[in-house]
Amino acid sequence: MATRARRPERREEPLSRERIVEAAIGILDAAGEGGLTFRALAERLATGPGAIYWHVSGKDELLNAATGAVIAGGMAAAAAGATPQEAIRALALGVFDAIDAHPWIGTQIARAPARSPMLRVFEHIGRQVQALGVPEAARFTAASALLNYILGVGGQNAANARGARPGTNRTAFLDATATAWAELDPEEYAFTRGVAGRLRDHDDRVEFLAGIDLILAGITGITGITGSASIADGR
Amino acid sequence: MATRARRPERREEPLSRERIVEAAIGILDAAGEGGLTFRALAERLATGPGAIYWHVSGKDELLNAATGAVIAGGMAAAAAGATPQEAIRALALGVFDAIDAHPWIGTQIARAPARSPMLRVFEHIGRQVQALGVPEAARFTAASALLNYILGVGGQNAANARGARPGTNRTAFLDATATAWAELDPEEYAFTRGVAGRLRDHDDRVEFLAGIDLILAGITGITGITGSASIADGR
DNA sequence: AACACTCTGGAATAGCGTTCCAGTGCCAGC
DNA sequence: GCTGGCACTGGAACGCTATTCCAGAGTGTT
Repeated sequence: MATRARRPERREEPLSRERIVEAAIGILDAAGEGGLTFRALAERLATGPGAIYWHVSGKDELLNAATGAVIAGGMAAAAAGATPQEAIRALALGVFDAIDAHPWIGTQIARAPARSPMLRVFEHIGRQVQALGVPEAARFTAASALLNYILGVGGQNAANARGARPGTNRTAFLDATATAWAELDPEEYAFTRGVAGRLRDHDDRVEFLAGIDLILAGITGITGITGSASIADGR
Repeated sequence: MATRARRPERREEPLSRERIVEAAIGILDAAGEGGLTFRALAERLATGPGAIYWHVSGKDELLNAATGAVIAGGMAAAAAGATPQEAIRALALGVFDAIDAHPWIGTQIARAPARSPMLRVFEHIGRQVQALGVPEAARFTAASALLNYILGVGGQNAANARGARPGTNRTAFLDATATAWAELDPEEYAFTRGVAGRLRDHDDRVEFLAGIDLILAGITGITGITGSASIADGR
């Protein structure tokens, strides 16, 4: 029976980088960004801070690993669509939902070391942009625009989720902001006041997808199907 | 001479919320997010932490005020354009440049309390969207898409700026990432590798504007000029 | 002249990320 | 079967942080 499948285990489940990241995600989800301390983490894992540092170099790496794990999960959840447009929508929704379920990611994605997980998203978007028939010169711009929009929405959505009290649900929050917007200065915030009502029966995911469609329309309208590739020549 | 223009001043320049925020921005620009401590701030203002707390409720409010001041400055710098498209471009560039000049804003914009300065940006974008002739039902979506894209680019750009060492200039950084991308796994990162070369002669501002134009094309293409308002009826 | 009131800044507190290190238990070589 | 090495542990300690507290200085009003 060869090499007795390695079962030393001085404890039921030995400490490992994977287990630490998993516990960190759990704490982040439950207590938010500020709740993740090495002390809390040590307590949850029934160990001391020193043991954690043996597996993980520091808090930055930990946050980065947690972000990567969640984003990767969100992308995996998105099943590929039939058309490139549908594939992009599914991919975007996967990332959107992942950020929505773990709002602490919102601030992480604007951090330097967190950019490697984003590269995977960029790659997948880029392939679908290519499949869309976008000429080579415009592909980078198109994929970047989509990714940046997704990250922008994710960040803002996460800020909203963190801003609302843990108890209140989404419709109550939207109602509160709609009311707040409606009470803004009529001169200074004429437009915002005007669209405040639209906030009440507002579905974040639908709105998000509408934005994606807007960008997709811009991409195919300018570069694709019609054949006129005005964006391809500079600016 | 009426009410002797209020010159008590027990020190040359009395402490004030404005002066504190100004000093905070100075520290943030010089030393980054981590460099802003109440100790450093107190030293720069030649006072103690207690005095600062009398004018400002805490670090969160301080960061929020600093963000607001910078964003407001960026918007003011953007002169209005002749057409709505040009006005949107100018406004977007103003915000872009403000974030670019103060990279620490990148993480701030994804924070809950920092959303009030963004409301002003949203308002101005919305007005131009309206001027563009977008039907009412689609205005919210259009303005949101633009704002989210701007914030997404800002966040990612700031992450890049913070990631690069303070000394290195932009072209050196782009060169480094282009090389890194070109060395990625050919199977897994086929698209990213393909566009790596495009990174070398890449102007962030031009690229940013190209994305704005893409979204504008989507907005006017779907809702405006042609008259077909497919986006107006749901999804 | 004395009060009230705004404003100051040094000292103190609790909690953070991180480091240090004495120790634990397993495995390889003898 | 012993023993030395080594991966791994976790409690204690360090320097730093945001924040609070408070004794008091300076100024306008009475």
